[in-house]
Parts: sequence; C-alpha cells; structure tokens
Amino acid sequence: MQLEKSFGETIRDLRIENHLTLREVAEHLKIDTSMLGKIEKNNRNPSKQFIKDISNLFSIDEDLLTVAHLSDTVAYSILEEELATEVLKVAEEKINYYNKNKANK
Amino acid sequence: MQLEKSFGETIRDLRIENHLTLREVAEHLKIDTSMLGKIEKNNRNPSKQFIKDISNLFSIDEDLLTVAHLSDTVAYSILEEELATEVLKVAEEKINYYNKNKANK
DNA sequence: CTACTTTTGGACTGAAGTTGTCCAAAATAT
DNA sequence: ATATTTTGGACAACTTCAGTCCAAAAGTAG
Repeated sequence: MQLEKSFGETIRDLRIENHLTLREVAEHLKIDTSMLGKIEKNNRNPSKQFIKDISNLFSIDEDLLTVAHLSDTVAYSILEEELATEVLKVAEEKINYYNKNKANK
Repeated sequence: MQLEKSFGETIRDLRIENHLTLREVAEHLKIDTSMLGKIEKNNRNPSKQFIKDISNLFSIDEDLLTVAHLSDTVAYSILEEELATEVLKVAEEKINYYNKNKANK
C-alpha cells in the first residue's frame, strides 16, 4: 500500500501511467476538467461517485482509493495538533466501542 | 483515561460532580445556557476558547478535553465506514510522514 | 516564433453547514 | 403549585463547499 501518497497524487499517477490528459479523464467521468485538476491537487474533495467511477476507469480497488481519501481528510484535520497520535488512538477506541455495541443491538 | 466517553458526556459529568447547573456554568464561561446544553449533548462544537475556559473552571488538563473533542470528531466522521480502522492506520502513517519531513525542513 | 493543447487557478453562484441567540415547552425540583 | 433547569425548535449571520466558467500560464510540436 502506498503510504504517504495523497489521494490526489494517487489518481494523478494513475492518469499519467495510462497516458491520459485531464481533459480525457474528465470526459470519461463526465466532470469538469478544472474540477479534476483540483481534485488531483487536493483542492477539492472527490465525491463518492467520483471515487467509484475513477476506480472503475483504472480498474483498481475502490476501497483503496476510499481509504486514501478518508485518511487524507482525517490526517489533514489534526495535522497541526501536537496530540494527533493520541487523538487517533482514542478515536479508534471510540469506534471499536461503537461497533461492539452495535453488534449486540 | 475515560475511553468511550464523549466530550459532551465528559463535561456534563464534571458539571454534575461539581453540583452546578447549566446556567451557572454558562454564566462562568459567559456563553448561552442553551449553547452549553447543546455542547454537552454533542449537538454543537466547543470552540478552542470554550475548551480552555472549561478546563480552567474544573481544573482539569486542557489536553485531555482537546483529545476527547478531536477524537469525537474523527471517530464520528468515519464511524459508518467498514474501513474505519484501516483509515486510521493510514492517517497515522501520513501524519508521521508529515512530521518526519517537517523536522528536517 | 507560432499554433495548439494541457494545466492551473481566480472568480463566482447557489447549496449546505455552522454559530450564536432567543424563546417557549418539557422536565425536574422545591 | 411555583421555581428552576433542561431541552430543542426557529432564526439570522456567517462560513464553507461544490461545481462551473473562463482566461492566463505552461508545455508541446510544427
């Protein structure tokens, strides 16, 4: 798994590897070229539909891109905090606690 | 550390332990009573200033409440995702990567 | 150099979300 | 029954975000 690569970098690299331009990919996905450019530069968020479509286009696992995107969002939201690592640890405990309780509803 | 307690529950419990009403605490913090009630119910976000002030009021570590709040936000944002745990793992790697690179700027 | 294509980013609009405030109903306590 | 506390709806002001359009900048090729 490509650890440090952002969602935008990931899909840009995929596009380059496939020798496509922004315009071409945007046309396939039926979105604005400028929009795609911004997503690649992490200046706009990809929608769920976008992730689904582009995964499909490049035949790559949708979960992989979903994780790339959501982890970007989470990381970015606490990047400047000294307590970031602690925050993640506690967040994980809360999620586990939530899922545990959801199980025996 | 109180794992599963949300930020709101945490400060509500602190208030009850200290035998104070919403109105009283709100007055100390110079905020609207209704606002405080909503924060305790996790229906509104605490501001940084709010966290600072209420930590001060109850003489508890500000970092503890900050972590409680931020972990709530992070957990809530990915709670419904199957991939939540994976997301947190990758987010942590991204944060470490970011901090590593910040070190040797 | 010129013509063409791609990439980048500013500007804008409407939609969606957030904050803080006020008020009144509901719940609780005296 | 009266007081107080708690809850939550409604609202305006404000911020944020998505998506679109356009033009300048950067890159490519003749």
